[in-house]
Amino acid sequence: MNTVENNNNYEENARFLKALAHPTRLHIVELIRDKEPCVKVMEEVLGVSQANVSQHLTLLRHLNIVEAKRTGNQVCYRIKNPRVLKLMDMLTDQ
Amino acid sequence: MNTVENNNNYEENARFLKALAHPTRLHIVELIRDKEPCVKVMEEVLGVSQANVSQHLTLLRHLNIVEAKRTGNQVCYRIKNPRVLKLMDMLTDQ
DNA sequence: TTAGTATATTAAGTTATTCGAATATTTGAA
DNA sequence: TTCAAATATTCGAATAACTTAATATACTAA
Repeated sequence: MNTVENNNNYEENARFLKALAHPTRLHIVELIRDKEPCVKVMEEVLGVSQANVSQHLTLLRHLNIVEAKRTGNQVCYRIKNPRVLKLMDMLTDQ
Repeated sequence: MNTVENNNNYEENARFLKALAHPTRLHIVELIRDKEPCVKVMEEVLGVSQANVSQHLTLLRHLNIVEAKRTGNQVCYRIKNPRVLKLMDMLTDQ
């Protein structure tokens, strides 16, 4: 492993952590973790605007942390990168 | 657990992740992990300015992630919150 | 088609991060 | 003392992240 590779790892990992370093996005991930909720449901549980939920979801999607699946009218989300589950576990056990 | 408590947890966890969501700070934590390097050494290894290292260290100190110990002229750092080690492990194993 | 529901995108304003430069503080050694 | 080395702090400018509001898109049902 040379310096450049290390550097890239730090940057990639920093991007990953940054994507989750927001209370709403942490909450979203926890919601998605067990079920596969659609945006409308998340909007209600989170208590933030539809646009805001959608923006956070877009960010998580672009980082391959979650993925979307359209079913008719609605779009449901699920975890794509299982690494995020380990992270959530780490945060959970006090 | 009520909504407020949940909210606080998300915010606290988000603050924790945000503190680490920077390539230089991830690198710093990895350096501190094994040894207890002083600022001068970190500055050289990281290849960033002294002021910048110090700024990142201050941030990590304020979040109780690392702690400082002065020895004469120099200040050495070590991990204070062991939780960060779990996080680093999680990032490391591919 | 048209209307309604669900979701996504864009734009604009605000706040937060980041970094470099300059300066201050602390300590040891002469 | 005085100087030099190590570290910390402050300030300002650039950039990034966040939120709200408005609008666009996708789909369903009538």
